[in-house]
Amino acid sequence: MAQQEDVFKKIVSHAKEYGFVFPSSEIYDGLSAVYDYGQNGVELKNNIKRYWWEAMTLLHENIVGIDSAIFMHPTIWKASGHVDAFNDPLIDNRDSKKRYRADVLIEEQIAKIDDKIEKEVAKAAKKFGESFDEALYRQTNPRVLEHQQKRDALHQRYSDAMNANNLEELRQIILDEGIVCPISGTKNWTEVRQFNLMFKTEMGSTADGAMTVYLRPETAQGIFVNYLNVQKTGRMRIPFGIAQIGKAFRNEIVARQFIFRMREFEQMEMQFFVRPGQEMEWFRYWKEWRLRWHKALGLGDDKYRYHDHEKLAHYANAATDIEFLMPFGFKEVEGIHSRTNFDLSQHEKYSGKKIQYFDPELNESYTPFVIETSIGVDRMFLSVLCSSYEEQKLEGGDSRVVLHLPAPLAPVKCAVMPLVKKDGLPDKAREIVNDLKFDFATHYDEKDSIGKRYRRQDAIGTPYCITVDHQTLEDNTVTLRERDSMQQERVAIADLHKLIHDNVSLNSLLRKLA
RNA sequence: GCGAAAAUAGCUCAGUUGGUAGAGCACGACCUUGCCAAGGUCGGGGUCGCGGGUUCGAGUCCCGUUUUUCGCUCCA
Repeated sequence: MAQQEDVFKKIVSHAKEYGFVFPSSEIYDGLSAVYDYGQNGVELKNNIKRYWWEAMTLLHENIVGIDSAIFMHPTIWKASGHVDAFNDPLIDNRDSKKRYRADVLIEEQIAKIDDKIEKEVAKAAKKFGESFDEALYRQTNPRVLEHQQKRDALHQRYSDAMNANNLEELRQIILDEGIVCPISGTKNWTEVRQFNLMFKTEMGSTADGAMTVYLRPETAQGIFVNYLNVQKTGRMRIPFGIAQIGKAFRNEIVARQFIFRMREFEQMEMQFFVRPGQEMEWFRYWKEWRLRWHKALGLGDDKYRYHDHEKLAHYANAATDIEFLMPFGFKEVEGIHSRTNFDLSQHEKYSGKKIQYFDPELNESYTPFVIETSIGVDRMFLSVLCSSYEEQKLEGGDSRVVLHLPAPLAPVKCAVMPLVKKDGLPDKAREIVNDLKFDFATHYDEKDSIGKRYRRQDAIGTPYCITVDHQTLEDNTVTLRERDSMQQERVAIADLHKLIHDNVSLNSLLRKLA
Protein backbone atom coordinates (compact mmCIF):
# COMPACT_ATOMS: atom_id res chain seq x y z
CA MET A 1 0.00 0.00 0.00
CA ALA A 2 2.78 2.37 0.92
CA GLN A 3 4.40 1.58 -2.40
CA GLN A 4 1.17 2.28 -4.25
CA GLU A 5 0.79 5.61 -2.52
CA ASP A 6 4.33 6.31 -3.61
CA VAL A 7 3.29 5.62 -7.18
CA PHE A 8 0.33 7.92 -6.73
CA LYS A 9 2.64 10.75 -5.68
CA LYS A 10 4.71 10.16 -8.78
CA ILE A 11 1.61 10.26 -10.93
CA VAL A 12 0.60 13.59 -9.40
CA SER A 13 4.09 14.98 -10.09
CA HIS A 14 4.05 13.59 -13.59
CA ALA A 15 0.66 15.18 -14.23
CA LYS A 16 2.08 18.55 -13.29
CA GLU A 17 5.44 18.18 -14.96
CA TYR A 18 3.93 17.24 -18.31
CA GLY A 19 1.08 19.76 -18.39
CA PHE A 20 -1.87 17.59 -17.45
CA VAL A 21 -3.00 18.99 -14.10
CA PHE A 22 -1.84 22.06 -12.17
CA PRO A 23 -2.89 23.18 -8.70
CA SER A 24 -5.18 26.18 -9.06
CA SER A 25 -3.80 29.66 -8.40
CA GLU A 26 -0.41 28.18 -7.66
CA ILE A 27 1.54 31.46 -7.72
CA TYR A 28 -0.77 32.66 -4.93
CA ASP A 29 -0.07 29.56 -2.79
CA GLY A 30 -2.86 27.58 -4.41
CA LEU A 31 -6.52 27.16 -3.63
CA SER A 32 -7.51 24.11 -1.67
CA ALA A 33 -9.06 21.27 -3.66
CA VAL A 34 -9.21 23.19 -6.92
CA TYR A 35 -7.13 22.19 -9.93
CA ASP A 36 -6.56 23.42 -13.46
CA TYR A 37 -6.09 21.25 -16.51
CA GLY A 38 -3.01 22.04 -18.58
CA GLN A 39 -2.25 21.84 -22.26
CA ASN A 40 -2.23 18.05 -22.36
CA GLY A 41 -4.82 17.54 -19.63
CA VAL A 42 -7.48 19.51 -21.43
CA GLU A 43 -7.03 17.40 -24.56
CA LEU A 44 -7.28 14.15 -22.63
CA LYS A 45 -10.30 15.43 -20.77
CA ASN A 46 -12.03 16.60 -23.94
CA ASN A 47 -11.41 13.22 -25.53
CA ILE A 48 -12.96 11.45 -22.55
CA LYS A 49 -15.99 13.71 -22.76
CA ARG A 50 -16.31 13.14 -26.48
CA TYR A 51 -16.11 9.39 -26.01
CA TRP A 52 -18.95 9.54 -23.48
CA TRP A 53 -21.05 11.99 -25.45
CA GLU A 54 -20.82 10.09 -28.69
CA ALA A 55 -21.34 6.72 -27.03
CA MET A 56 -24.50 8.01 -25.39
CA THR A 57 -26.03 10.24 -28.06
CA LEU A 58 -24.81 8.69 -31.31
CA LEU A 59 -25.23 5.05 -30.39
CA HIS A 60 -28.65 5.56 -28.80
CA GLU A 61 -31.17 7.19 -31.08
CA ASN A 62 -33.45 7.83 -28.12
CA ILE A 63 -30.89 9.89 -26.18
CA VAL A 64 -30.41 13.59 -26.81
CA GLY A 65 -28.20 16.13 -25.09
CA ILE A 66 -28.69 19.49 -23.44
CA ASP A 67 -26.48 22.07 -21.78
CA SER A 68 -28.31 23.74 -18.93
CA ALA A 69 -27.12 26.77 -16.97
CA ILE A 70 -25.20 26.46 -13.72
CA PHE A 71 -27.51 29.00 -12.07
CA MET A 72 -30.99 27.74 -11.46
CA HIS A 73 -34.04 28.91 -9.59
CA PRO A 74 -33.30 28.39 -5.89
CA THR A 75 -36.56 26.55 -5.28
CA ILE A 76 -35.20 23.73 -7.44
CA TRP A 77 -32.80 22.85 -4.63
CA LYS A 78 -35.60 22.78 -2.10
CA ALA A 79 -37.57 20.46 -4.35
CA SER A 80 -34.59 18.20 -4.97
CA GLY A 81 -33.90 17.88 -1.25
CA HIS A 82 -30.42 19.39 -1.45
CA VAL A 83 -31.17 22.32 0.84
CA ASP A 84 -32.05 19.88 3.61
CA ALA A 85 -29.83 16.94 2.81
CA PHE A 86 -26.71 19.02 2.31
CA ASN A 87 -26.98 20.74 5.66
CA ASP A 88 -25.48 18.53 8.30
CA PRO A 89 -24.95 19.75 11.85
CA LEU A 90 -21.56 18.36 12.86
CA ILE A 91 -19.84 18.10 16.21
CA ASP A 92 -16.33 16.99 17.16
CA ASN A 93 -15.13 15.14 20.20
CA ARG A 94 -11.96 16.86 21.36
CA ASP A 95 -10.45 13.71 22.88
CA SER A 96 -10.93 11.16 20.14
CA LYS A 97 -10.75 13.82 17.37
CA LYS A 98 -13.72 12.09 15.79
CA ARG A 99 -16.46 13.99 14.03
CA TYR A 100 -20.12 13.08 14.29
CA ARG A 101 -23.38 14.32 12.94
CA ALA A 102 -25.11 15.90 15.93
CA ASP A 103 -28.55 14.82 14.73
CA VAL A 104 -27.39 11.23 14.35
CA LEU A 105 -25.99 11.18 17.89
CA ILE A 106 -29.31 12.32 19.27
CA GLU A 107 -31.29 9.92 17.12
CA GLU A 108 -29.13 7.09 18.40
CA GLN A 109 -29.89 8.19 21.94
CA ILE A 110 -33.62 8.05 21.16
CA ALA A 111 -33.14 4.60 19.67
CA LYS A 112 -31.43 3.50 22.88
CA ILE A 113 -34.46 4.54 24.92
CA ASP A 114 -36.67 2.67 22.48
CA ASP A 115 -34.58 -0.41 23.11
CA LYS A 116 -35.10 -0.07 26.84
CA ILE A 117 -38.85 0.26 26.36
CA GLU A 118 -38.90 -2.77 24.15
CA LYS A 119 -37.04 -4.85 26.71
CA GLU A 120 -39.35 -3.81 29.53
CA VAL A 121 -42.45 -4.49 27.45
CA ALA A 122 -41.13 -7.87 26.36
CA LYS A 123 -40.47 -8.72 29.99
CA ALA A 124 -44.01 -7.71 30.96
CA ALA A 125 -45.52 -9.62 28.08
CA LYS A 126 -43.72 -12.76 29.14
CA LYS A 127 -44.76 -12.31 32.75
CA PHE A 128 -48.47 -11.82 32.02
CA GLY A 129 -48.64 -14.17 29.05
CA GLU A 130 -49.65 -11.38 26.67
CA SER A 131 -48.60 -10.56 23.17
CA PHE A 132 -46.04 -7.78 22.76
CA ASP A 133 -48.63 -5.37 21.35
CA GLU A 134 -51.06 -6.05 24.18
CA ALA A 135 -48.40 -5.37 26.75
CA LEU A 136 -47.35 -2.21 24.95
CA TYR A 137 -50.96 -1.06 24.79
CA ARG A 138 -51.55 -1.55 28.51
CA GLN A 139 -48.37 0.35 29.46
CA THR A 140 -48.76 -0.94 32.98
CA ASN A 141 -45.12 -0.84 33.83
CA PRO A 142 -44.23 2.53 35.38
CA ARG A 143 -40.72 2.18 34.08
CA VAL A 144 -42.08 1.88 30.56
CA LEU A 145 -44.19 4.98 31.06
CA GLU A 146 -41.20 6.86 32.36
CA HIS A 147 -39.06 5.86 29.41
CA GLN A 148 -41.81 6.74 26.97
CA GLN A 149 -42.27 10.18 28.47
CA LYS A 150 -38.57 10.76 28.41
CA ARG A 151 -38.32 9.63 24.83
CA ASP A 152 -41.25 11.77 23.68
CA ALA A 153 -39.88 14.82 25.45
CA LEU A 154 -36.46 14.28 23.95
CA HIS A 155 -37.90 13.73 20.52
CA GLN A 156 -39.96 16.91 20.78
CA ARG A 157 -36.99 18.94 21.93
CA TYR A 158 -34.83 17.48 19.18
CA SER A 159 -37.41 18.17 16.45
CA ASP A 160 -37.87 21.72 17.64
CA ALA A 161 -34.13 22.31 17.59
CA MET A 162 -33.77 20.84 14.12
CA ASN A 163 -36.71 22.80 12.72
CA ALA A 164 -35.43 26.03 14.21
CA ASN A 165 -31.91 25.12 13.06
CA ASN A 166 -30.81 25.85 16.62
CA LEU A 167 -27.27 24.53 16.82
CA GLU A 168 -26.64 25.57 20.44
CA GLU A 169 -29.75 23.68 21.49
CA LEU A 170 -28.57 20.55 19.68
CA ARG A 171 -25.32 20.72 21.59
CA GLN A 172 -27.18 21.29 24.85
CA ILE A 173 -29.29 18.20 24.21
CA ILE A 174 -26.15 16.15 23.71
CA LEU A 175 -24.73 17.51 26.99
CA ASP A 176 -28.00 17.09 28.91
CA GLU A 177 -28.40 13.54 27.71
CA GLY A 178 -24.86 12.77 28.74
CA ILE A 179 -24.07 11.39 25.31
CA VAL A 180 -20.46 10.24 25.15
CA CYS A 181 -18.15 9.62 22.25
CA PRO A 182 -18.14 5.88 21.45
CA ILE A 183 -14.38 5.99 20.93
CA SER A 184 -13.05 8.10 23.79
CA GLY A 185 -16.05 7.74 26.10
CA THR A 186 -15.84 11.41 27.03
CA LYS A 187 -18.25 14.36 26.80
CA ASN A 188 -15.62 16.81 25.66
CA TRP A 189 -17.60 18.18 22.71
CA THR A 190 -16.94 21.16 20.46
CA GLU A 191 -19.65 23.52 19.23
CA VAL A 192 -22.10 22.21 16.69
CA ARG A 193 -21.34 23.62 13.26
CA GLN A 194 -23.38 23.71 10.14
CA PHE A 195 -21.71 22.69 6.91
CA ASN A 196 -23.60 23.73 3.85
CA LEU A 197 -22.29 21.81 0.91
CA MET A 198 -23.82 24.18 -1.63
CA PHE A 199 -22.01 27.32 -2.73
CA LYS A 200 -24.15 30.39 -2.35
CA THR A 201 -24.03 33.62 -4.23
CA GLU A 202 -26.32 36.50 -5.03
CA MET A 203 -28.08 37.33 -8.23
CA GLY A 204 -29.04 40.94 -8.83
CA SER A 205 -26.67 43.79 -8.22
CA THR A 206 -28.53 45.81 -5.62
CA ALA A 207 -28.59 44.64 -2.06
CA ASP A 208 -32.34 44.84 -1.62
CA GLY A 209 -33.20 43.25 -4.93
CA ALA A 210 -30.71 40.41 -4.63
CA MET A 211 -31.79 36.79 -4.59
CA THR A 212 -29.72 34.01 -3.07
CA VAL A 213 -28.80 31.48 -5.72
CA TYR A 214 -26.65 28.38 -5.57
CA LEU A 215 -23.98 26.97 -7.81
CA ARG A 216 -25.51 23.63 -8.78
CA PRO A 217 -24.28 20.68 -6.71
CA GLU A 218 -25.23 18.28 -9.50
CA THR A 219 -26.19 18.59 -13.15
CA ALA A 220 -29.18 16.23 -12.91
CA GLN A 221 -31.71 18.88 -11.90
CA GLY A 222 -31.01 20.84 -15.08
CA ILE A 223 -32.25 17.81 -16.96
CA PHE A 224 -35.35 17.28 -14.82
CA VAL A 225 -36.54 20.85 -15.13
CA ASN A 226 -36.10 20.65 -18.90
CA TYR A 227 -37.88 17.32 -19.19
CA LEU A 228 -41.05 18.85 -20.69
CA ASN A 229 -39.12 21.11 -23.07
CA VAL A 230 -37.11 18.29 -24.54
CA GLN A 231 -39.89 15.73 -24.58
CA LYS A 232 -42.26 18.06 -26.40
CA THR A 233 -39.92 19.84 -28.81
CA GLY A 234 -38.01 16.66 -29.61
CA ARG A 235 -41.20 14.59 -29.88
CA MET A 236 -39.51 12.08 -27.61
CA ARG A 237 -41.29 8.87 -26.75
CA ILE A 238 -40.64 6.94 -23.59
CA PRO A 239 -38.25 5.33 -23.00
CA PHE A 240 -35.80 8.13 -23.81
CA GLY A 241 -32.81 9.83 -22.22
CA ILE A 242 -31.31 13.29 -21.83
CA ALA A 243 -27.54 13.60 -21.51
CA GLN A 244 -25.54 16.48 -20.15
CA ILE A 245 -21.91 17.30 -19.40
CA GLY A 246 -21.18 20.16 -17.06
CA LYS A 247 -19.57 21.61 -13.99
CA ALA A 248 -20.97 21.11 -10.51
CA PHE A 249 -19.83 22.53 -7.18
CA ARG A 250 -19.73 21.18 -3.67
CA ASN A 251 -18.25 22.86 -0.67
CA GLU A 252 -16.78 19.65 0.69
CA ILE A 253 -15.69 19.60 4.31
CA VAL A 254 -12.71 17.56 3.34
CA ALA A 255 -11.63 17.56 -0.26
CA ARG A 256 -8.52 15.63 -1.02
CA GLN A 257 -6.79 12.95 -3.05
CA PHE A 258 -5.82 15.18 -5.94
CA ILE A 259 -8.58 15.52 -8.52
CA PHE A 260 -10.59 12.66 -7.00
CA ARG A 261 -12.57 14.99 -4.78
CA MET A 262 -12.64 18.61 -5.82
CA ARG A 263 -14.86 21.52 -4.91
CA GLU A 264 -15.44 22.28 -8.58
CA PHE A 265 -15.85 19.20 -10.71
CA GLU A 266 -17.41 18.02 -13.91
CA GLN A 267 -20.12 15.44 -14.37
CA MET A 268 -21.42 13.48 -17.32
CA GLU A 269 -24.98 12.57 -16.51
CA MET A 270 -27.78 10.89 -18.37
CA GLN A 271 -31.32 10.65 -17.09
CA PHE A 272 -33.33 7.91 -18.75
CA PHE A 273 -37.12 8.23 -18.50
CA VAL A 274 -39.08 4.99 -18.38
CA ARG A 275 -42.55 3.65 -17.77
CA PRO A 276 -43.27 2.98 -14.06
CA GLY A 277 -42.73 -0.68 -13.28
CA GLN A 278 -40.04 -1.06 -15.93
CA GLU A 279 -37.36 0.75 -13.96
CA MET A 280 -35.56 -2.34 -12.67
CA GLU A 281 -35.24 -3.75 -16.16
CA TRP A 282 -33.66 -0.51 -17.37
CA PHE A 283 -31.55 -0.21 -14.25
CA ARG A 284 -30.00 -3.57 -15.11
CA TYR A 285 -29.56 -2.54 -18.74
CA TRP A 286 -27.66 0.64 -17.89
CA LYS A 287 -25.65 -1.02 -15.17
CA GLU A 288 -24.37 -3.54 -17.72
CA TRP A 289 -23.98 -1.10 -20.61
CA ARG A 290 -22.07 1.49 -18.64
CA LEU A 291 -19.54 -1.12 -17.51
CA ARG A 292 -19.05 -2.14 -21.14
CA TRP A 293 -18.29 1.48 -21.95
CA HIS A 294 -15.56 1.50 -19.32
CA LYS A 295 -14.09 -1.85 -20.30
CA ALA A 296 -13.91 -0.93 -23.99
CA LEU A 297 -11.08 1.43 -23.08
CA GLY A 298 -8.94 -1.58 -22.27
CA LEU A 299 -7.57 -0.28 -18.98
CA GLY A 300 -7.94 -3.79 -17.52
CA ASP A 301 -11.19 -5.64 -16.85
CA ASP A 302 -10.03 -6.68 -13.38
CA LYS A 303 -9.82 -3.05 -12.29
CA TYR A 304 -13.59 -2.63 -12.21
CA ARG A 305 -16.20 -3.83 -9.80
CA TYR A 306 -19.79 -3.04 -8.89
CA HIS A 307 -20.68 -1.81 -5.47
CA ASP A 308 -24.39 -2.12 -4.76
CA HIS A 309 -25.75 0.36 -2.25
CA GLU A 310 -27.48 -1.03 0.78
CA LYS A 311 -28.29 2.34 2.23
CA LEU A 312 -30.14 4.32 -0.39
CA ALA A 313 -30.40 8.05 -0.86
CA HIS A 314 -33.77 9.68 -0.30
CA TYR A 315 -34.56 9.64 -4.01
CA ALA A 316 -33.50 6.13 -4.99
CA ASN A 317 -34.93 2.62 -4.91
CA ALA A 318 -31.84 0.93 -6.33
CA ALA A 319 -28.28 2.13 -6.72
CA THR A 320 -24.93 0.75 -7.71
CA ASP A 321 -21.48 2.20 -8.21
CA ILE A 322 -18.91 1.27 -10.77
CA GLU A 323 -15.66 1.34 -8.85
CA PHE A 324 -12.19 1.53 -10.31
CA LEU A 325 -8.96 0.34 -8.76
CA MET A 326 -7.03 3.54 -8.09
CA PRO A 327 -3.59 3.50 -6.45
CA PHE A 328 -5.43 4.22 -3.18
CA GLY A 329 -7.96 1.41 -3.55
CA PHE A 330 -11.26 0.73 -5.31
CA LYS A 331 -13.07 4.06 -5.65
CA GLU A 332 -16.37 5.14 -7.13
CA VAL A 333 -16.12 6.55 -10.63
CA GLU A 334 -19.73 6.25 -11.74
CA GLY A 335 -23.09 5.83 -10.08
CA ILE A 336 -26.17 4.23 -11.59
CA HIS A 337 -29.32 5.08 -9.70
CA SER A 338 -32.95 4.22 -10.01
CA ARG A 339 -34.40 7.56 -8.88
CA THR A 340 -38.06 6.51 -9.15
CA ASN A 341 -40.33 9.46 -10.00
CA PHE A 342 -39.03 11.37 -6.99
CA ASP A 343 -37.47 14.30 -8.83
CA LEU A 344 -40.20 14.88 -11.39
CA SER A 345 -42.89 14.56 -8.72
CA GLN A 346 -41.09 17.02 -6.49
CA HIS A 347 -40.86 19.52 -9.33
CA GLU A 348 -44.55 19.01 -10.07
CA LYS A 349 -45.27 19.78 -6.45
CA TYR A 350 -43.02 22.80 -6.07
CA SER A 351 -43.62 24.35 -9.49
CA GLY A 352 -47.30 23.57 -9.73
CA LYS A 353 -46.77 22.43 -13.33
CA LYS A 354 -47.96 19.07 -14.50
CA ILE A 355 -44.95 16.99 -15.54
CA GLN A 356 -46.43 13.92 -17.08
CA TYR A 357 -46.19 11.76 -20.13
CA PHE A 358 -49.11 10.50 -22.12
CA ASP A 359 -48.28 6.96 -23.12
CA PRO A 360 -50.13 6.14 -26.35
CA GLU A 361 -49.61 2.42 -25.89
CA LEU A 362 -51.21 2.39 -22.46
CA ASN A 363 -53.56 5.25 -23.31
CA GLU A 364 -52.83 6.88 -19.96
CA SER A 365 -50.69 9.56 -18.34
CA TYR A 366 -48.04 9.06 -15.70
CA THR A 367 -45.00 10.65 -14.13
CA PRO A 368 -42.04 8.80 -15.66
CA PHE A 369 -39.54 6.89 -13.56
CA VAL A 370 -35.88 7.72 -13.99
CA ILE A 371 -32.68 5.73 -14.28
CA GLU A 372 -29.63 7.93 -13.87
CA THR A 373 -26.06 7.26 -14.96
CA SER A 374 -23.71 9.78 -13.42
CA ILE A 375 -19.97 9.75 -13.96
CA GLY A 376 -17.31 12.12 -12.71
CA VAL A 377 -15.19 13.39 -15.60
CA ASP A 378 -12.27 14.15 -13.30
CA ARG A 379 -12.44 10.72 -11.69
CA MET A 380 -12.53 9.15 -15.12
CA PHE A 381 -9.51 11.24 -16.06
CA LEU A 382 -7.72 10.07 -12.92
CA SER A 383 -8.49 6.41 -13.54
CA VAL A 384 -7.20 6.67 -17.12
CA LEU A 385 -4.07 8.47 -15.97
CA CYS A 386 -3.31 6.10 -13.09
CA SER A 387 -3.81 2.92 -15.05
CA SER A 388 -1.77 4.22 -17.98
CA TYR A 389 1.26 5.30 -16.00
CA GLU A 390 4.24 2.97 -16.08
CA GLU A 391 7.88 3.26 -15.13
CA GLN A 392 9.36 0.76 -17.49
CA LYS A 393 12.74 -0.93 -17.22
CA LEU A 394 14.31 -1.43 -20.61
CA GLU A 395 17.09 -3.66 -21.85
CA GLY A 396 20.52 -2.30 -21.16
CA GLY A 397 19.58 -0.75 -17.83
CA ASP A 398 17.60 2.08 -19.40
CA SER A 399 14.22 3.10 -18.20
CA ARG A 400 11.37 5.24 -19.41
CA VAL A 401 8.12 6.65 -18.09
CA VAL A 402 5.32 5.89 -20.50
CA LEU A 403 1.62 6.65 -20.46
CA HIS A 404 -0.21 3.76 -22.10
CA LEU A 405 -3.21 5.94 -22.83
CA PRO A 406 -5.93 4.46 -25.01
CA ALA A 407 -4.89 5.95 -28.38
CA PRO A 408 -8.26 7.64 -29.05
CA LEU A 409 -7.89 9.53 -25.75
CA ALA A 410 -4.24 10.58 -26.16
CA PRO A 411 -3.70 14.37 -26.22
CA VAL A 412 -1.22 14.11 -29.09
CA LYS A 413 -1.73 11.44 -31.73
CA CYS A 414 1.60 11.58 -33.49
CA ALA A 415 4.91 13.40 -33.45
CA VAL A 416 6.98 14.03 -36.55
CA MET A 417 10.75 14.37 -36.14
CA PRO A 418 13.66 14.79 -38.50
CA LEU A 419 16.44 12.37 -37.55
CA VAL A 420 18.94 15.23 -37.84
CA LYS A 421 18.49 18.96 -37.98
CA LYS A 422 20.12 19.36 -41.39
CA ASP A 423 20.24 18.11 -44.98
CA GLY A 424 16.67 19.27 -45.54
CA LEU A 425 15.15 16.73 -43.19
CA PRO A 426 13.35 19.38 -41.09
CA ASP A 427 11.67 20.74 -44.21
CA LYS A 428 10.49 17.31 -45.21
CA ALA A 429 9.18 16.68 -41.69
CA ARG A 430 7.31 20.00 -41.74
CA GLU A 431 5.67 18.95 -44.97
CA ILE A 432 4.32 15.83 -43.30
CA VAL A 433 3.10 17.79 -40.28
CA ASN A 434 1.30 20.24 -42.53
CA ASP A 435 -0.63 17.38 -44.04
CA LEU A 436 -1.42 15.38 -40.88
CA LYS A 437 -2.36 18.34 -38.70
CA PHE A 438 -5.75 18.68 -40.34
CA ASP A 439 -6.81 15.31 -38.95
CA PHE A 440 -4.65 14.60 -35.92
CA ALA A 441 -3.12 16.49 -33.05
CA THR A 442 0.45 16.45 -34.35
CA HIS A 443 3.70 17.55 -32.72
CA TYR A 444 6.91 18.57 -34.43
CA ASP A 445 10.19 18.20 -32.54
CA GLU A 446 13.78 18.57 -33.73
CA LYS A 447 15.55 19.31 -30.47
CA ASP A 448 17.90 16.86 -28.73
CA SER A 449 18.75 13.32 -29.71
CA ILE A 450 16.12 11.16 -31.32
CA GLY A 451 15.96 8.87 -28.31
CA LYS A 452 15.27 11.76 -26.00
CA ARG A 453 12.48 12.95 -28.26
CA TYR A 454 10.90 9.50 -28.20
CA ARG A 455 10.96 9.56 -24.39
CA ARG A 456 9.28 12.93 -24.29
CA GLN A 457 6.43 11.64 -26.42
CA ASP A 458 6.18 8.46 -24.31
CA ALA A 459 5.76 10.60 -21.23
CA ILE A 460 2.61 12.25 -22.59
CA GLY A 461 1.30 9.06 -24.18
CA THR A 462 1.66 9.89 -27.86
CA PRO A 463 0.82 6.65 -29.73
CA TYR A 464 2.98 7.25 -32.82
CA CYS A 465 6.31 8.83 -33.69
CA ILE A 466 7.17 9.42 -37.32
CA THR A 467 10.85 9.83 -38.10
CA VAL A 468 12.18 11.40 -41.27
CA ASP A 469 15.66 10.21 -42.30
CA HIS A 470 17.86 10.41 -45.37
CA GLN A 471 16.09 7.54 -47.03
CA THR A 472 12.85 9.56 -46.82
CA LEU A 473 14.27 12.05 -49.28
CA GLU A 474 14.92 9.24 -51.78
CA ASP A 475 11.78 7.10 -51.57
CA ASN A 476 9.18 9.00 -49.51
CA THR A 477 9.07 6.47 -46.71
CA VAL A 478 9.40 7.14 -42.99
CA THR A 479 9.68 5.04 -39.86
CA LEU A 480 6.57 4.70 -37.73
CA ARG A 481 7.29 3.92 -34.10
CA GLU A 482 4.61 2.51 -31.86
CA ARG A 483 4.59 3.76 -28.28
CA ASP A 484 4.00 0.59 -26.26
CA SER A 485 6.14 -1.89 -28.20
CA MET A 486 8.72 0.70 -29.35
CA GLN A 487 8.71 -1.24 -32.61
CA GLN A 488 9.36 0.62 -35.82
CA GLU A 489 8.25 -0.14 -39.32
CA ARG A 490 9.06 1.53 -42.57
CA VAL A 491 5.96 2.90 -44.26
CA ALA A 492 5.15 5.14 -47.19
CA ILE A 493 4.20 8.70 -46.33
CA ALA A 494 1.09 8.20 -48.40
CA ASP A 495 -0.05 5.39 -46.08
CA LEU A 496 0.46 7.30 -42.82
CA HIS A 497 -2.97 8.79 -42.64
CA LYS A 498 -4.84 5.52 -42.81
CA LEU A 499 -2.45 3.66 -40.48
CA ILE A 500 -2.81 6.29 -37.79
CA HIS A 501 -6.49 6.89 -38.24
CA ASP A 502 -7.39 3.23 -37.85
CA ASN A 503 -5.97 3.19 -34.34
CA VAL A 504 -6.47 6.64 -32.91
CA SER A 505 -9.98 7.52 -34.02
CA LEU A 506 -12.84 7.48 -31.58
CA ASN A 507 -14.71 5.29 -34.04
CA SER A 508 -12.46 2.37 -33.26
CA LEU A 509 -13.55 2.63 -29.65
CA LEU A 510 -17.23 3.23 -30.32
CA ARG A 511 -17.45 0.22 -32.59
CA LYS A 512 -16.60 -2.03 -29.68
CA LEU A 513 -19.85 -0.96 -28.07
CA ALA A 514 -22.09 -1.72 -31.02
C1' G B 1 -12.99 21.80 10.10
C1' C B 2 -9.71 18.77 14.15
C1' G B 3 -4.83 16.33 14.95
C1' A B 4 0.29 15.00 12.93
C1' A B 5 4.23 16.07 9.33
C1' A B 6 6.25 19.09 5.48
C1' A B 7 7.36 23.79 2.51
C1' U B 8 14.85 26.27 -0.30
C1' A B 9 15.51 27.14 -8.66
C1' G B 10 10.63 24.00 -13.25
C1' C B 11 12.01 18.86 -10.63
C1' U B 12 14.94 16.06 -6.67
C1' C B 13 17.46 17.81 -2.73
C1' A B 14 22.22 20.02 0.11
C1' G B 15 22.86 24.17 3.39
C1' U B 16 27.46 22.47 9.58
C1' U B 17 26.37 25.30 16.82
C1' G B 18 22.17 31.81 13.42
C1' G B 19 27.10 35.23 9.53
C1' U B 20 23.14 37.84 3.80
C1' A B 21 22.24 30.75 -1.15
C1' G B 22 24.54 25.70 -3.88
C1' A B 23 24.47 20.74 -6.79
C1' G B 24 22.39 17.38 -10.30
C1' C B 25 18.61 17.09 -13.71
C1' A B 26 15.38 20.30 -16.56
C1' C B 27 15.27 24.99 -19.62
C1' G B 28 17.58 28.53 -23.73
C1' A B 29 21.63 29.51 -27.58
C1' C B 30 25.65 27.52 -30.37
C1' C B 31 28.93 23.26 -31.67
C1' U B 32 29.14 17.80 -32.07
C1' U B 33 26.73 12.88 -32.68
C1' G B 34 22.73 10.69 -35.53
C1' C B 35 17.06 5.45 -34.41
C1' C B 36 15.61 4.90 -28.34
C1' A B 37 17.32 10.08 -22.60
C1' A B 38 21.60 12.17 -19.48
C1' G B 39 28.82 14.88 -25.12
C1' G B 40 31.14 20.24 -25.13
C1' U B 41 30.88 25.72 -24.39
C1' C B 42 28.03 29.70 -22.70
C1' G B 43 23.57 31.47 -20.44
C1' G B 44 18.64 32.51 -17.88
C1' G B 45 16.29 31.42 -13.29
C1' G B 46 15.55 31.77 -5.99
C1' U B 47 13.62 38.58 -1.55
C1' C B 48 14.60 30.16 1.02
C1' G B 49 5.56 29.58 1.14
C1' C B 50 3.69 34.30 3.41
C1' G B 51 3.49 37.85 7.79
C1' G B 52 5.37 39.23 12.38
C1' G B 53 9.05 38.68 16.50
C1' U B 54 14.07 37.73 18.95
C1' U B 55 19.08 39.34 17.25
C1' C B 56 24.25 43.67 15.20
C1' G B 57 22.68 39.80 11.74
C1' A B 58 17.41 34.62 10.40
C1' G B 59 16.95 29.64 5.06
C1' U B 60 18.50 28.28 10.26
C1' C B 61 15.32 30.17 16.69
C1' C B 62 9.92 31.69 18.38
C1' C B 63 4.62 32.93 17.13
C1' G B 64 0.83 33.34 13.55
C1' U B 65 -0.93 32.17 8.71
C1' U B 66 -1.41 29.64 3.82
C1' U B 67 -0.80 25.33 1.00
C1' U B 68 0.29 20.14 0.55
C1' U B 69 0.45 15.00 2.46
C1' C B 70 -1.63 11.36 6.10
C1' G B 71 -5.91 9.91 9.63
C1' C B 72 -11.57 11.30 11.07
C1' U B 73 -16.45 12.57 7.77
C1' C B 74 -18.84 12.79 2.94
C1' C B 75 -19.37 11.71 -2.05
C1' A B 76 -19.45 12.24 -8.64
